[in-house]
Amino acid sequence: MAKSAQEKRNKADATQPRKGRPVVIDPGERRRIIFAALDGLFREVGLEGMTMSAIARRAGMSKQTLYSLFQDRDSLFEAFVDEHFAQYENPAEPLDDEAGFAARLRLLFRFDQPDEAWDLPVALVRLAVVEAASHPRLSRRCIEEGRRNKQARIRQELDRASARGEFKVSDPDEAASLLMDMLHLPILEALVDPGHRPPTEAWQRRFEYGLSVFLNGVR
Amino acid sequence: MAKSAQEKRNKADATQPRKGRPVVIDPGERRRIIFAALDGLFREVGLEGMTMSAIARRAGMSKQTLYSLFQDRDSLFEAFVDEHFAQYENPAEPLDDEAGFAARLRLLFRFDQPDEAWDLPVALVRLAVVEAASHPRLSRRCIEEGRRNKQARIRQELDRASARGEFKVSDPDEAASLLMDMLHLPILEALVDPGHRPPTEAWQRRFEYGLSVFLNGVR
DNA sequence: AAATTACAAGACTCACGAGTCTCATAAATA
DNA sequence: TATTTATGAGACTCGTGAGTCTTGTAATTT
Repeated sequence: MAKSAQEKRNKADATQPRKGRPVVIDPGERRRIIFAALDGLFREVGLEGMTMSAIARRAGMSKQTLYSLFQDRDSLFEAFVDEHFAQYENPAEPLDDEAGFAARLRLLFRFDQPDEAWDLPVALVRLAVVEAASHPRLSRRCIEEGRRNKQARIRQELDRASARGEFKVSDPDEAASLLMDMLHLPILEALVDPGHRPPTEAWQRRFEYGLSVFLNGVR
Repeated sequence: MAKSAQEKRNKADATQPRKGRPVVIDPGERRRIIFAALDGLFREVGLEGMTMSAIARRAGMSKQTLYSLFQDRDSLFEAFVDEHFAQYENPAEPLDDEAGFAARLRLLFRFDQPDEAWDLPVALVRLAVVEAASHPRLSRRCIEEGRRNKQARIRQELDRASARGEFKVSDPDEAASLLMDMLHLPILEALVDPGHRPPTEAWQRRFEYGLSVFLNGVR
């Protein structure tokens, strides 16, 4: 692999002024542009149409520039997935502090979010399944990270309910995991039907039913 | 597309003796051989290594012969999936008639089966997800058929439990669907990790926990 | 102006897999 | 035997997408 001028510069003292045309856009900004393009493509054309050419076009830059920021397709997707889950780390919306367990769980499962909010998570799970053989690391990260995050949030809520005296479960981790699956599974259908946005009426019914069975059964 | 001799013969009166080398193997038998090859490949090399050449080689025939039985790759997979679910239709093992609900459910979820029994179902779900965009019909069939079957079996058990006076649920269909997901979800992990066979200890623990929560909560 | 670097546009190479075609050969009939 | 059909082995075509390379041009420094 021949070193590009950009790569050479990265090794040299970057604070020094250099000859030649400067980098117009800040690399960080370009990363953001690329990720936005990925996001948009994920939603609109799905996994299949996401060629490197399409990504570059969508991001308004040439393939070469794209490849100057990411060594190859894998690095790009890996960085994107990292970015995605990093953003999940911070609690984001702090839920309604007055609400009871059930209400807070409804928020947690994003029934308040617009339908499009589901496109990316679903696409990432599809990515994970499709690339399972060729990129096992990335793949597992998509699944496990997503599940771990969700499960941790649910567990928080279980603990909080317990602290407030709403109810108490004996094994909060196992309970959180179970609850997650009870309420989450229709995702399998979304994986197979791109037009399908999870929070349908059927799913909401299921959510409420599952929640009540859980609350009755777990204490 | 030029018509092969075989195709011509199919149109002619098949009972008449014909000239030329006869078909050595019965077409039905060959189908079975091909499906067996598919099955084996699914387990051993996963979805990715399943090229038409590999399938033909594994089935011990030339590509041409393979293509004489199935118009193209899609037809082949479709036929295979049909075959698979057709075999599911008949109840197969009739479970222990004396056992209670929980015990019968354990059988239903195949805790008695050898680990390899999971390879094909998992592969089919992966197939469904991977081909979702290019073969929506096949894809949905894999998912929905599988779920419908399972759910129907669980519902049967719920009805039976109710008839025997074990317990009674108000909405057996919804309950069956919920139960299926509660006990089934670790499949997502199997989708992403080829070596992972679902009935691990963690899953068994989960199964028992979910079952008890359900039984407590649903009545 | 000359040299140097960043970039867009897109042609190009390369690998891979589906589907087709060729050729040699086996097994039947007339 | 001459003809016809089935089959295996594998070469071949063709499309697709990743990654590279070329060319032209803009933006900077010396």
